[in-house]
Amino acid sequence: MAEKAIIKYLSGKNLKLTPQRKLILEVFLNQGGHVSSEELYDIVKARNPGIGQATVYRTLKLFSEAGIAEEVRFGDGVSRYERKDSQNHHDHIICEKCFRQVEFSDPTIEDLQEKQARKHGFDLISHRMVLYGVCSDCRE
Amino acid sequence: MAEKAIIKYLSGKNLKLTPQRKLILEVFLNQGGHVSSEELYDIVKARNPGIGQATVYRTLKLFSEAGIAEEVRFGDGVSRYERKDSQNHHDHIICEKCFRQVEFSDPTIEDLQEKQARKHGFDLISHRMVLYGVCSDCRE
DNA sequence: TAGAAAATGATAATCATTATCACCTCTGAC
DNA sequence: GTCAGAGGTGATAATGATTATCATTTTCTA
Ligand SMILES: [Mn+2]
Ligand SMILES: [Mn+2]
Ligand SMILES: [Zn+2]
Ligand SMILES: [Zn+2]
Repeated sequence: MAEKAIIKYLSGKNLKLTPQRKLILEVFLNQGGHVSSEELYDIVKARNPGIGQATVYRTLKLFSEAGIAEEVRFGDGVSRYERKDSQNHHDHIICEKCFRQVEFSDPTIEDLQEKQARKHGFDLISHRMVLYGVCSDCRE
Repeated sequence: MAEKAIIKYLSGKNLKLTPQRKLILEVFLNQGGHVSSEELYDIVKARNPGIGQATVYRTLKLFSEAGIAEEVRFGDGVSRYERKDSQNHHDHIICEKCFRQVEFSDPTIEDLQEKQARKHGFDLISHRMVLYGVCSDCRE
């Protein structure tokens, strides 16, 4: 469970499990989808009005480092976060008209990325891949 | 040639060929690699000190729309541009330690991207793919 | 060559994110 | 219990790349 992973990560680094982090974690996990820091802040604020926006930024970055969240950038200048499931990685396709987005996973592509990296002497750590197109609805 | 492409693009849209655009084009084409707007601005400024930074931003965007430049984002918050060769698309691998970057092209990946898009009802327009890893030098 | 349309350069504005810093909270010696 | 230190928080200022604004200048065409 993600809460366990966070507790483990925090204790391994002498970091603390605070009420703010607990709350942000709970909201983040129940949220699903791709959430920006500001969106999450609005939700969290409703439960704890005293919370600061900087804390949400900091905590989402912390979740990424702990491996339970992944930053996604669709190119609009805003970072979004989604739950990270190391068993089930996926990438995204976005409609340039309506911004609807679809998740997909393609093990063959992942394999080839790995091979390309090795071929050029790199140990692959991660990748970003976003496809941009026009969805069926927007094509008329 | 790229200059021809620009002239064609401009005249087709009632846009004008100015000395600034000519100069920025020449510098951009002779530059090669991945250039940020600011880097290009510094070079251009040496040849024409009166030029404005906003003009460089505007012109690089124009080149992208005209199809002779392509915006590349490596995730450091800066947009870079490189010459676009529609015959020879490529993607990038970046070292997370030294930021050295390598270009590669993999037609099979491109095919599979196209297929994934179609499979989800999208007409694929473009994609961004950047691999992050550690290069041979930085691995020790 | 005149006039409309577009471009330019200086400058201010934007806006997501980060840095700063005074204060708070916890934990573990003593 | 007291204290000290490490880490955390919230308010706020700062950052920095990019874009918007606008008065002025330039281009192009009829
Ligand atoms: Mn997703
Ligand atoms: Mn390149
Ligand atoms: Zn759509
Ligand atoms: Zn390296």
